[in-house]
Amino acid sequence: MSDKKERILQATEKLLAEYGFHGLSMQMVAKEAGVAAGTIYRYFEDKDDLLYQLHDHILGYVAIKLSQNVSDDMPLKQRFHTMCLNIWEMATRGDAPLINRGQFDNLPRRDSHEQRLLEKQLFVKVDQLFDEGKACGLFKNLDNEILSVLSLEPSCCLARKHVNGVFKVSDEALEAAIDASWDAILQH
Amino acid sequence: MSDKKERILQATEKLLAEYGFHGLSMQMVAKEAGVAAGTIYRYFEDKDDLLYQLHDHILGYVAIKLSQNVSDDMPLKQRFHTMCLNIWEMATRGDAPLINRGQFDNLPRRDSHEQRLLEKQLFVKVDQLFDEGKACGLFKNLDNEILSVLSLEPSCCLARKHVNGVFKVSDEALEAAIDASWDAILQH
Amino acid sequence: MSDKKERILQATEKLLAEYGFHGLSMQMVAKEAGVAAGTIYRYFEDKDDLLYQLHDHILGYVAIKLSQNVSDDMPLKQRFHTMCLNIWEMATRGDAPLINRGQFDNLPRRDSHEQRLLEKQLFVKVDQLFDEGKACGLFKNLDNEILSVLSLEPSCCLARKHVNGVFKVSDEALEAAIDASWDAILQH
Amino acid sequence: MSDKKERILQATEKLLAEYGFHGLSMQMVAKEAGVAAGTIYRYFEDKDDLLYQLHDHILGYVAIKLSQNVSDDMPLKQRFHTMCLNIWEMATRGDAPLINRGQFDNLPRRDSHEQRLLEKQLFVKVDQLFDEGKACGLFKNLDNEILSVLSLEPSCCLARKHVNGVFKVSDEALEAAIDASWDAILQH
DNA sequence: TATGAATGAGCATTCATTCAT
DNA sequence: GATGAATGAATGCTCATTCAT
Repeated sequence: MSDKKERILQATEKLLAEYGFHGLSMQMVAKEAGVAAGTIYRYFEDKDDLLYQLHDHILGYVAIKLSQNVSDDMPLKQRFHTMCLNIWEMATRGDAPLINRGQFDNLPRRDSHEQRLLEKQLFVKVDQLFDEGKACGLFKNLDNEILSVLSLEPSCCLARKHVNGVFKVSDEALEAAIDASWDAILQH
Repeated sequence: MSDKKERILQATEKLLAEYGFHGLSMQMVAKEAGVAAGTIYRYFEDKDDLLYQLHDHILGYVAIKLSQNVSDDMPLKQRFHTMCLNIWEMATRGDAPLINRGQFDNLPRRDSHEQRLLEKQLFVKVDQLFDEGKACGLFKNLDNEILSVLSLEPSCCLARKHVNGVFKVSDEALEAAIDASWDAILQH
Repeated sequence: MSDKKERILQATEKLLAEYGFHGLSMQMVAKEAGVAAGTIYRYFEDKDDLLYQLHDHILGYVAIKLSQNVSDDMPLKQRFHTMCLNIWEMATRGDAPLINRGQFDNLPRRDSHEQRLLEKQLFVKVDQLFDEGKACGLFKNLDNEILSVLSLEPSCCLARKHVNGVFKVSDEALEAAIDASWDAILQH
Repeated sequence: MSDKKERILQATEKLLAEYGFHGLSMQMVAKEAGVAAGTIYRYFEDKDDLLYQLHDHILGYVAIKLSQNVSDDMPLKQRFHTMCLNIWEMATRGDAPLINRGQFDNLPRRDSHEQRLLEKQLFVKVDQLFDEGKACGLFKNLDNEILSVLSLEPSCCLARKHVNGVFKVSDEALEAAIDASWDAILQH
C-alpha cells in the first residue's frame, strides 16, 4: 500500500479514537498525516470512503491478531482461551482501537463484496472452532453467529468497558469471565 | 413534561436512529418535532445537552421496561428469562431504539449525580437477581457488572444484530441463546 | 415617566456601558430591568427606538448637569471653568456614562424635531457664554460650534481617556488643560 | 500583502463606514470583497480579529499620512499646521475613514506589543514636535498626550463633524481653528 | 502526483419581535 | 397592562470538496 495512504489511515484511526466521529475533519487528518488536504482524495473517494476503508483496514488487522498463536492442533478450549486473550490484548494495548468499533457499527452500511469477504476471513478460525466443537458434541448446536455473540462478544464488551474506565477487570476476573463464556457455549 | 420538550426528544430519538449521530442537525430535529429551531434552546442548553437528556430519557424508559413483569417471588431463572425477553421485545418492537445505545456510549461523558442514580435504578432488579443467585450458590462468584456482561449483553447484542439485519434470530434460537446465557453465569 | 420605562432605560444604559452595543440583547435588558421581554415593546417601538430614546434621555441629563452651578452673573471665565469641571465630574463619577457617547454617535441618525430641541437646550448656556464672550471682544470671532469643539471637546476627550485608562490626568493637569482650552478661544 | 486580504480589509472599512459596527456581517464583507465567506477565515481568526487588524491597518495608514510633508527643519508652527491639514485632508477626502475611529475605540481592547509599537510610530513626529516646543519654552509644559488632546483632537473632531454633515467648516474657519488650537498649547 | 487556497452549503446558536393568555 | 413561550431569519463559523498550479 502506498506510504501516503497508510499514513492517512493511521492518522484517521488516531484522530477518531481521540476526538470521536464528529470532531474529525479532513484537514485534521491531512495535517496529522503530513499531506495536503487534496491528497486524501487521490486515495479515497470521499470522507465516507475513508471511513469505510479504515473499517476494513482495522478489520483486517483484527483478523490477523485474533487468530495469532492459534493453531488447528490445539485443543478447542485452548484455542478459545487464546482468542479471548488476543481480543483483550488488542483492546488494552491500544494498538488497535477496537474501542472505536462502536462508531463504525453506526456508519451507513456498505454491503460490498469485499466487505463480506473480509468479515468471513476474520471469522474463519472462529467458524472452524465452532464447527469442530459442534461436530464432536462439545458445543451447543447453534448458528456460529450466535455462538460468537455468546462467547466472544462478552470478551470484547469487557475489554471495552475496562479500557473506557467503566469498571476495572482484574486478571483473575478476566480468566473467570473467559471460563464463563466457555460455559455459555458448552453442551451441559 | 412539557409537550414540546417531549416531542423534541422523540424527534431526536427517531432521527438519531435513522441518520446516526453525524447527520443529525438541530434544524432537522426542529422540523421533525414541529417546532421552531429556537424553541429547542428553551428546553435544552445546546446540542450536547439535548443528547445527554435523551440518553437519560431512554435510560429511564429502559429501566422500567427491563423490570416489567419481574417480581421478587418468581424463581431466579424465570426472572432472568423475563428480563431477556423484555430486552428482546424492546429492541424488536422498536419502541425504544436500544440500537442507538452504541452512539451514546461514545458521547463525551457526563458524570452527574442524576446520571448515576438513573443507572443504579436501571440495574436494581438486576443487581438483586445476581445477589440472590450468588447468595444461594447458584451463580458464579463474580462482580455483578461482569455477570451482566456475560448474561444480558449477549441478549442486547443479539437483538441489535437481529434488528439491524445482520442475521435473523428465530424464536427457538432466542430461547436457546437465553438458556446459554444462563449457563454462562451458572455455577457448574 | 412610567416606572417601568425608567427602569428599562436605566437597564439599557448600564448594560450598554458594560457590554457595548453588540452585546446588548432585548432579553438582557428585560431581565436587568425586571420586566418581561414583551413589556419593552409597550414603551419602545423597537430596539432602535429604545436606543434613540436612551440617547435623548442621557442628553437631557447632560444638559442639566453641564449647566449646574453656572449663573449668568458669574464672570465668563468662571462659567467656563465650572462647565469644564461639570463635564469632568459627570464622566469620572460615572453617573452618566458619557463614555458611551461614542457609541451613540455611530447610531443611524434620527433628525427628529425633539432631537434638535433637546440639543439646543443642551447648549443654551454654552451658546450664551460664547455669544457674550464674542460680544465683548474677549473670544475669537468664530461660530459657536467651532468654539465648542475648541474648548469643550478637549475636556470631554480628556475625561474619556482618563476614565478609559488610556492615561491618567492629575488635578493640576486638569486645571492646566482647562486654562489651555480657554487660551484656544481667547482673542490674543 | 495578499490581494484577497487587502480586499477584505477594504471591504470591511467601507461597510463599517456605511452601516456601522452592528450591521456588519461576515457575509456582507465576503460579498463586497468578492470572496467566499470561508475565505475570510483564512486570513483572519474571527470577526474580532478582522476588526483588530483593520484597526492596525488604518492606524498604519494614518501614521504615514499624518507626517506627510513634515520635515524636522521646518519651523514648529509650519509643522503643526501641515499636520492639521493632513488630518483634515484624510478625513474629507474619505481615503481613510477616520470617521470610524470612534467605533474602534469601543472595541474590546487588544494590548499587544505590535499595537503599542504601531501607536508609538503614529505619534513619533508629534512627540518630536511637542518635545521641541517645550524645550525652547514655546509650548506649555504639559504631557504630550494632553498637548495632543488640546491641539490635534479638535482638528479630528472638526473634520468628523464636517464629514458627517453636523455642520460645515469653511476654509477660513479651518485656518482660524488651527490657529486657535495653536494658541491652546502656546505659552502665553 | 501533490498541493493548499478557495469555495459555499451547512451547521449550531442567538435574538428582535409577536401574540395568546 | 403585562407576560414569556414561541418564532424563524440571520449570524459567525466550519469543513468536505475542488482545481489551478
